[in-house]
Amino acid sequence: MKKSVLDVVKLEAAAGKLRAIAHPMRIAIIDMLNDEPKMNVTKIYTKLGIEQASASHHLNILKTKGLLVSKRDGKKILYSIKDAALSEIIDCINRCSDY
Amino acid sequence: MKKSVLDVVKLEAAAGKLRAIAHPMRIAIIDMLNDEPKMNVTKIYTKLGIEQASASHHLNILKTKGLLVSKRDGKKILYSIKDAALSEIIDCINRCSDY
DNA sequence: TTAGCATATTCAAATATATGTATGTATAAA
DNA sequence: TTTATACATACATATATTTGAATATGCTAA
Repeated sequence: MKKSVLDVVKLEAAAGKLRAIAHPMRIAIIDMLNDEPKMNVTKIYTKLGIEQASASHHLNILKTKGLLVSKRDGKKILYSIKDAALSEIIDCINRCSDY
Repeated sequence: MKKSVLDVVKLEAAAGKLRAIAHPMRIAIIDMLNDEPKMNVTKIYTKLGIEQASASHHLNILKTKGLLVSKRDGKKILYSIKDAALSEIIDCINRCSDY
């Protein structure tokens, strides 16, 4: 059974995830959540120095693509990384730049 | 020496690379080059069923971001993956989707 | 209830990216 | 040289993404 060169569905899925990560602010968010596993929106946009709406938007993208999860805690919403491997991907990319 | 949360230069570099990969056609190109390490432009755009100019554009993006290298061979230009780890990133992303 | 905080959503403008057509450039062969 | 082939580049258009401002929603406490 020959493996097709082009599996469009998988390609789209992979591209979608990569595109979700491929933004300085979103990498920064992942980076921060890697250091501090649970953060609310206010803390995130404050630390990054961006608008609340902008942070919310980026968080939504990351969540929609399955890279983050959120959980309400009273008035706040805590975001965290869904899969630890994600930060490894960032590391991996960075390591690749050393070649 | 406290490690800063935000290293803008590194973030941009990482995002740039991810963005370069984050496109179905470019993932397809990497995928193909993973199977067949040296391919010329004609072979690539023919297999993908896209315009020559479009392929050239995507190849240039991948090359500019340091993900591919090219080498002239007579009239043809052979492209290949610069760093084998790249295909691992794709695999990694795909594996993450299983969670 | 109402007030106020935390977050999400909507919208419009700015910016970036993708695609096709046309054209330019390099190489090889005749 | 010319001619054909292989690839790159320029440009215009279409499409997608990002951003901030304004507004809406959900929650808690009083």
